[in-house]
Amino acid sequence: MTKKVCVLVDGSSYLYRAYHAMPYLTNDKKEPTGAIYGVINMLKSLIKQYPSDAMFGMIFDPKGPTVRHDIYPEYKANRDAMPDELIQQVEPLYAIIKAMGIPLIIMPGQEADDVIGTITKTALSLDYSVVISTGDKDIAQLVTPEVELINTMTNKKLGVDAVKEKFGVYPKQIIDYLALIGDSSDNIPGVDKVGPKTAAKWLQEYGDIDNLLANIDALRGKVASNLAASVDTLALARKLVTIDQNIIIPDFKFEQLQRSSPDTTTLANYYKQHGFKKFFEELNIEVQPQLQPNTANDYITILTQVEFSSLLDVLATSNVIAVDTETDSLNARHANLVGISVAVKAKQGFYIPLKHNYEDCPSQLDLAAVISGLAPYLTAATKIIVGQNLKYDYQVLARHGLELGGQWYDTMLLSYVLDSSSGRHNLTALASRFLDIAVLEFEDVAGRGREQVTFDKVDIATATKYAAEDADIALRLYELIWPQLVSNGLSDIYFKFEAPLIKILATIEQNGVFLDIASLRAQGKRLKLAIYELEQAVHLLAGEEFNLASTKQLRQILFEKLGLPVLKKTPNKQAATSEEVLKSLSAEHEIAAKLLSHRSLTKLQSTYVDKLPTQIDPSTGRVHCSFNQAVTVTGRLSSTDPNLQNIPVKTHEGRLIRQAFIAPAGSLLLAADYSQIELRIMAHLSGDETLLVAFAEGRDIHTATASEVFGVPLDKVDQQQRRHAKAINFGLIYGMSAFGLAKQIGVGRVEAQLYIDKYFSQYPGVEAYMADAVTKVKDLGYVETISGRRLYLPGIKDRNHMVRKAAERAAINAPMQGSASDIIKTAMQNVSTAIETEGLEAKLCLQVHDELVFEVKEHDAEKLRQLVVVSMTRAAELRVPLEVSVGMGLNWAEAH
DNA sequence: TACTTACCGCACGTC
DNA sequence: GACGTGCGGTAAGTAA
Repeated sequence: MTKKVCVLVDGSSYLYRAYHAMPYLTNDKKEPTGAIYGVINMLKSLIKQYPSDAMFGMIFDPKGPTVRHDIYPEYKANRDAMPDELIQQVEPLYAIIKAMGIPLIIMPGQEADDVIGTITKTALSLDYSVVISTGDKDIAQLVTPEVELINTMTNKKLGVDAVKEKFGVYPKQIIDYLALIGDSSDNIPGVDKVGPKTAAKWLQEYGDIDNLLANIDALRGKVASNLAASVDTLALARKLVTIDQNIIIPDFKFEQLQRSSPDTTTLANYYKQHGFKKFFEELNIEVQPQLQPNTANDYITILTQVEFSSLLDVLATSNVIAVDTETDSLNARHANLVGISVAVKAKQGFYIPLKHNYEDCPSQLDLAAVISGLAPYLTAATKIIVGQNLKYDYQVLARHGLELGGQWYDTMLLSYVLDSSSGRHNLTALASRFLDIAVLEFEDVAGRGREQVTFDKVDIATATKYAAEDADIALRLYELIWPQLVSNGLSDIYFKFEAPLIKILATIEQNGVFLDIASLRAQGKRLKLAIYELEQAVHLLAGEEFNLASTKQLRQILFEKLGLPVLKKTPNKQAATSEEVLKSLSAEHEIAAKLLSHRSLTKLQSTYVDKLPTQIDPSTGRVHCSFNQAVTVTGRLSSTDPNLQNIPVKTHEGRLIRQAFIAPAGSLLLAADYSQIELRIMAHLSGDETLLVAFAEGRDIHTATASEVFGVPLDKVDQQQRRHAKAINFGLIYGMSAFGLAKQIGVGRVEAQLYIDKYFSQYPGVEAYMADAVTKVKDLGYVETISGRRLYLPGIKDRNHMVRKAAERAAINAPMQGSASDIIKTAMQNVSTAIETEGLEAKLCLQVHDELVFEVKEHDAEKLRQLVVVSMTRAAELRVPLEVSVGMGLNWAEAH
C-alpha cells in the first residue's frame, strides 16, 4: 500500500516566481494582480496532482526579521525590499488561499524553510511521505527517499538521484555545497571564486567541508588560498544555510494540514474583484447577479394634470434634467412615443405614460399637451440635458414635435471618451461598471423571444420602474463620469467631437441614400449565372456535388478527397480554407481559383445585391443605416443595418454595387475623401523630415516611398516597386508585422524585414515615433490622438505574448486612425454648418471613415464642391497639407 | 419528436 | 489593425 502524502508548498518562492514570471496585470481598479494570479495558477495545478485527502500546507515567510538575523545581523542585507506592487498583493493572496481551503502557515520570526523542515520531520515521524513544492534550491538538503521536491515551474520531481544529477552532490551534501558557494542575495559569505562547479567537484572528492579542509594542502591555485581564507566564515555560512528541523511552532497540530472544502462564494468574489475570469469560470457556480438590484428608489408615475404640473415646477428649478423616451420600436425613424421619463435628482424618477394600450389601461395624459408642457425645459439653452444615447431620443422627440435643446451630456459618449476600450457603453454595462447596479432590462419588462410585446403593452407600474430607472441611472452616471472626464482633461474631446456629432449623425440617418433596385436586380441575375457556372465547375473538379458555402464539406473535399496540403489551421485547430490558403493552393489545383471566384461573387450576392434592396425603407424608398458613435476603440464610427462602410470598391464586380447608390432625379452624388490622411498624420506626429518634404511637395507618396526604399530615382520606380511600397505604407498604417507584409506582397519574411529596415533607415523619424508610441503605451496604458483623445490598449498587459505584441502594433496605428477620426468629425461639423449658412440644397448621406458622401441638387453642386473642399482641408492644421479629392456623378461609383 | 431560435466559428467586405 | 455581416452548423428551447 502506498504511503499517505503530505504536500508542503514554499509560498514565498511561489510568490517571487509568479511576480517575475507574470506580466504586469491589473484589475479594473488598476491594482496589481499578476503575482496573485500566478501563485493561484501554480497552486491549482499542484493540487490537481494529489488526492484531496492528502495533507497540504502552504508556508510563507513572515514580515520582519527572523531568528537568522539574530545569528547574523547582515542576513539578507543585500536583498531589495519587497516592491510595493508585490506587497499590495500579499494580503489578498492569503485571503484567497484560505478561501480555497488550503492551510496557510506563517510563523512570526521563523523562515518558511525552517517551518517546512520541521513539519517535514513531523510528517516523516507519522509515516507520511513528503512532497515539497519550491523553486528554492536550499530545500534540496531535505531530500531523502521519503522526501522529494517538485519544481513549481517545470513540474519536475527531484528525488535523491535527481538532486545528485542536478547539483553534482547528494542531498546531505547540499548544506556544504551552499556554504562553499555562498549566496549574494541572502548575503551569505562563500568562498571567493568558488561556484557550483568547484563546490561539486570538491565535495565529490572529499565528501564534506571538514574533510576538504583537512586536505587543503592538496589543492592548488587561487581558489585554494581563498578557501583557506574562508575557514572562519564557512562555519557561519553552514549555520545560515542549514534548515532547522526542530523549531517550535506554537499551537501547530499536524491535523491542521487537512484541507477544507473551498468557500466558493468568497472565492467568486475575490476572483471577480481581481478580474480572474478563468478562475471564476472554473468555479462553475451559478452566476448570481452580483450587482445590487436598484431598489429603494422613489419612482413616480405621472397620470394626472395636477401631478404633471408639479413635475413641471420641479423641472423649472432644475439645471440638470435627465430624460429618456419609451417607444414601440428600436427604429428611431418609426418609433412611436409611448412614454417619457425624467430625473433631476439621484434615486428619484418620474415616468409620464402617454400611449400605453392594454386592457383596463388607465387613462393617460395627452401627448401633445405633455410635449408642449415639457418643451420649455427640454429646449432651453441653459439646461443640461442628460441621457443615454441621446441620438435616439432626439430623433423620436423631434418626430413628435419637440426639438431637444440645451447642453447635451450623453452618458454613452461620456463613458466612451473616458475609455473607449472599457467594454460596452450601453446603460446596462455602465450601471454595472460605474454604479455596481443591475438595472432592469427591456426583456425583463417586455418579455423575450416570440413572447415579447411592445412597450405600450407593458403595464404602467412595471413600465414606471423601468423607465424612471433609466432616467435616474443616466443622471447618476452623468454625476459620476463627468467629473472623471474633467479631471482627466478629456471634457474638450467630448465637446469638440462627440456632442456636436449627435445631431449630425441623426440627420445623416434621416437622410438615407437612394438605391437603384433595377440595377441591383440586373447585376443579381448576372451574378447568379456566374455563380452557378463556377459551382458546376467546382463540382466537376471535386467529382461530387457539395455545398461550397460549407467550410466543413469543403475541408473534406480539399484535404481528404483531393489530398491537398493543409497550409493553415483555424483558431479551432481545423484546416483553414481561407482566401489566403486558397490563393496558395491555386498553384496546385485549379479548383482553388474557382472557389475564390465563387467566394467573392457569393459574398457580393448575399451581403449586398440580395440584401440591400430588403433594407430599403418603403416609406422613403431609401436605405437608412444607423451609426454607432461608441463602438470602436480608436474613435471611428461604425455603421449597421446595413453597414454602409464596407460597400465594395476594390474589384470591378464590386464597384458595380456602388453604381446602385444613386442620386434622385435633379440631384448628384458628391463624394469627397481625404487622400492619405493616415500617412499625413504619421508625418505630422513623427515630424520625419523626408516624409514631410514628400507631402509638402505633393508627391505620390507610394512612389516616393518606393524611391527611398529601393534606392531608385522617382521617375525610375516601376509598378512592382510602387506596389510593394504601397504595401509597406499600408503595413505602417495598420500596424502590420514583417510577417504580414511578407504575406501581403508575396516575398520571404527576411526580405520583408529588409524592406522594413530600409524604410526605417530612410525615415528615422517614423521609427522614433513608433518606438515612442510603444514606450508610451507600456508606461501609461494609453496613447493619444493629435487632439488629445485617449486610446487605451489593455492588451499591452495581457499574459499572452501575441496579444501584447498586437497591442504594441495597435499603439502605433491607433493615434493615426484616431486622429483621422477626430479630423473628419470636425470636417462633418464644418460642412454641416456651411451648408446651412449658405442655404445649399445638399445633405450628408454617408461617412466612410475618410470619405463623406453628399446628395446635392444640380444647381448647388459646384458650390458644394468648393465648400466641402474648404471645410475638409481646414478641419485641422498639420505640419503637412490635408488634401481632399472630390468627385461628382449620378451614382457613387461615378462620384469617385 | 419535429420545429424554431440562439449562438459560435469562419470567411470576407471596407478603411 | 479596426469594424459588421452572412452562412453553415449545432445546441438549446419550444410546441405538437
